[in-house]
Order: sequence, then structure tokens, then C-alpha cells
Amino acid sequence: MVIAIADGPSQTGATPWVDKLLMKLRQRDDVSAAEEAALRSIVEPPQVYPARRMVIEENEPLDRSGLLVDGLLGRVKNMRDGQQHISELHVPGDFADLHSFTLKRLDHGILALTDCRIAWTKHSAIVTAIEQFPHLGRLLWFSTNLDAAIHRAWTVSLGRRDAAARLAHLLCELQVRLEVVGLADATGYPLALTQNDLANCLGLTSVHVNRVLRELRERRLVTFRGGHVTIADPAGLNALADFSPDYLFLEKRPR
Amino acid sequence: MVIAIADGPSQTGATPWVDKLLMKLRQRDDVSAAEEAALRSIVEPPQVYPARRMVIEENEPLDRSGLLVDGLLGRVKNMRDGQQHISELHVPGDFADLHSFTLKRLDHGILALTDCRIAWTKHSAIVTAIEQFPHLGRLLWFSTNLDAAIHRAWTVSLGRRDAAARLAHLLCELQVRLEVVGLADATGYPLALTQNDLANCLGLTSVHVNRVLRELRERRLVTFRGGHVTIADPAGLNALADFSPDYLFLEKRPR
DNA sequence: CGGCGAATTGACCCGCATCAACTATCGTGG
DNA sequence: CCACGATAGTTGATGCGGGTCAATTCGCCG
Repeated sequence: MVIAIADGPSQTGATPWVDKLLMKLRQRDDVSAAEEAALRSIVEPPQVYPARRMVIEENEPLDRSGLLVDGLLGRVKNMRDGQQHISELHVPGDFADLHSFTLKRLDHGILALTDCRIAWTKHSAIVTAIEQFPHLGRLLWFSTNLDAAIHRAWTVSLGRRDAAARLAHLLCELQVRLEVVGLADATGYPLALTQNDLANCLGLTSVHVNRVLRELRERRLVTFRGGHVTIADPAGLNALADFSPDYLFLEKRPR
Repeated sequence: MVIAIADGPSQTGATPWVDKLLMKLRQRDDVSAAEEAALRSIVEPPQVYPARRMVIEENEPLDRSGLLVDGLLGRVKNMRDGQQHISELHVPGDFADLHSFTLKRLDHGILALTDCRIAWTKHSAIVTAIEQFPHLGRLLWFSTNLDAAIHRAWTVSLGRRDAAARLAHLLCELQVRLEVVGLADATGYPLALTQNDLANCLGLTSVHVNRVLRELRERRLVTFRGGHVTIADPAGLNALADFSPDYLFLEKRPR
């Protein structure tokens, strides 16, 4: 599950909150110095959001998109009967609602699952930047298509995997995505979610998530406790989850 | 469930296979005559694919994207244990694998579920067209983000709805999407899928889909028989499905 | 030490899978 | 024109994965 990490950004000094986004993009393609400068110039300094605060409400008109700098965000859908579903988790370096650049409102809310820092970028600034640097535009487009690929992987999990494989698959995915931005080492990563959050991602109840976590712990595959995921047996966890990182498009290639 | 349909394309004559895509885009934003001409000029004449033929294999390198002109396509994932999952259905007017423009390969296969006609467009031609017409680029980007919104809706269904609501939701979604391109009237639409195809979309077995179809028929909500969906009680079906077309972004607005 | 959300565990139940048999439909060749 | 084979659809019997309900326990913070 270990990934070769591409070279980090070169000019961290002024706008360090853009660094993880650049790590994510440079994992997939080259980003020229001019493109990097353009990107850094349009992302505003981050703002702080406390855990459990809604960052964006469903259907609210939007003229900016938020880059997650620190913390965890969830794309949440509240249902008639009070149930909640999380359709994607965002980790630092994700342009969490970049899709609002074309959609102009969201079909779901964005919820801070932990304390977060978010750096906003005006849609008008994105228009200007990508008209000047079309390749940068394609990289941003790519990152929304990567989110869609993650949606598809979750769809497959929800449709065709049992609870243990589903949970294992999510933990494998986060391992890879966090490694790309330097927030996981080979043994695991911090994850300040509740079991109920995981249940809302996986289409399960928190009661059942609890039982499955115990099962995975007793099978010595992975431990989730005290806000930290420790992967004891990466190969075994991969096998249980039927996990392949192909859908995360980790290879560097002209886009 | 009836939608106000935006004005159709103006210059159908030469490349009618692009018409439904333009209907879909013009439902959401204006498309100038120049943008229309650029789009028509880069889409090649359609090719025929028989039912059950794989159109694109998972991970195959791609330098073109396919516009579905006639028929139904599915994005399919084949699993280790022989199960299949369909993560999206495509209707005519959908640029089915436009996401390969940035991804360069797909994390899933594209399968012709019925006899299809597909019009290909080279990625290099798309690059040129959208550098000249950035707004057209954003419209195409929008359409991949719309696919992602559909993924999220399916995710919610799979995670939080029971079999009857899940099936009802899919039938409601197809009604709206087909109406936009003129392939559904207020009473229903042709749908040449098997019950097994539906099961593969919904994360169910064909046996259970059969039972639920019977239930929906007996409750006089909707009938699916002989390759045709007849919606007897649109309001009732909507209510059962907890369906709202918000996630399909039907409103016209500058993108 | 008290309060409160999160985690944990047990008992019971139900929706959907599984397995199996049978029918309907349709294209194809004798 | 019918026999047939293949595929899709239909229905019943049975079992299990995960939901539901309820009661503790844990862990953190004031």
C-alpha cells in the first residue's frame, strides 16, 4: 500500500496551506512553476471551522470553493427520516467542493467532522487562472473526476461488499489518500471520527460498526481506537477488502 | 416530475447525433452558436455496438471519449467473486466516458446494455476546442460533475433506502433524465434492461428485484414490463422514493 | 466527583439472499 | 410448422447479516 511520493512543492514559504494540494496534483502530473504560482495566488488564507459546524448548506448559492487545509470534512445528505449519509470524506489537500465551480450549488451539505481549516478561492479567480493556464484547469477538472471515482468505489462497496469488507475498504482508501499528502505512515494514521461517522459513510449502524471493528481487531488486521488507525496486517486487510488503489489514479501522467 | 425543456438545437442538419447532448447542456446553460459549431465539429459520426459488447475495458489507455447517441450504457465493475456492479446508467446525450479526458483510463468498464450508437471525440480535439471556448470547457466539466452528483444519489440509495425505495428512485431518475433529451413522455419511457441489470445497479439480486417490481405494480405505482416503464402514479412513486430532482441540476444558469 | 457523549454488549427480529423449481418468451433449425 | 434450447422472468421455502432496542461501561472535561 506504500506509494512513491512525487517531489514536494518548491516554494512553500508564502502560502503553505496550498502545499498539500500541490502534493496531491504532483502525484498525478507535473505542475509548472507558473501554474503553481497561479494556484497559490488565487487561494486565500485559511479560516477556522470547529468540529460539527456545517461549512456549506445544501443548495446554498456558491461563488467560491474551499480547499481543506487541516481536519476532515464530510459530504452529508440528511434524509427525511432523520438518517444521515456521508457520500465522501475529504482529507487535507482536497479541494472539497471544487465541483461547485460548475454546479453553482451543492446537492449535499459540507460538514466539518473535526476542527478544520479551509482556504477559500473565488470562482471568478479560477476562471481567470485556468483561461491563462488550461493545463491547470485540466488538473483541477481531474481532481473532481477523482472524487467521482471515489464515489464509484463507495457505490461498489455499498452494493456488493459485506460490512467487514466495506469498513476495511474505507480504511485502506484513507491510508492511501493520507499517505499522498504525508499524513499517514506505513503503520497507520490519525482519524478523529466517531464510530457513528463511519456508520454514516458505510450505510451501517454504529452498533454494527462497533462489532465489526472488534472483529477486525481480533483478527489482528487493524485497530481503530483513540482516534488512530493502526494497520497491523496491510496485506490481510487489502485481501479482505478486495482493495486495489487503481481507482485513485496514483500514476503520474500528462493530463 | 415534468420539466420545462429548454429550446432545442438550431442547426440539426449535418450532425444530428450531437443534438441530444446539446439539449442536455441547454437545459443547464446557454450554448452560443459558435460553441455549438465547435462541439459539432469535434464529434465524429457514430459507430454501432451490439448489446452486451464491452465498449471500453477497465484500465485501457484512452485518447478519446464516447458520446452515447442511441441505446443504454452501463459503467460496470466486475468483482473477484464474479459479481457485477453497475455504478451508473447512461442515456442518449450523455458523454459517457468524458471523465477519461482527464483520467486517461477508467476505473471501470463501459458495457453496451442494449444495441448502441456511440460518437467518438478525440481528447486532443477537446483540448483545442475548450482552449478556444473556455465556457464550453466548463459546460463539459459540469457534465462530469453531474455524473458525480448521480453517483452520490446512488450512494445514498444504496446506503439508506430499502429495496422498494431504491428501485423507485432509479425509475424516477431515469424518467427525468430521459425527459430532458425527449425520450420520455409524462407517462413513462422505453427501458430495454433486464431485471438482472436493475439488480446490478441497485445492489440487489434479480430475484428480489422481481418481487419488488411485483409489489410496485400491485400498489399501482409503476409497471416495468416488455422493456417499457409505465408510471401510473408519479406523486406516489416520488413519495415512496423520497425523490427530488435537485441533484440533477435542471435549472438554467451561467456556469 | 458528576455529567455527557461515545463505545460496548446482549437479545431479538426482519429484509433480502440463497437455493431450487418452474414458466414464458423468442430465435433457430429440422 | 413444430421442436428445441437458451435466456429471462416468477414463485416458494429457508437462512443469515445486520437492524433495532435497551442496558451498561468508558473516557474525557469541568
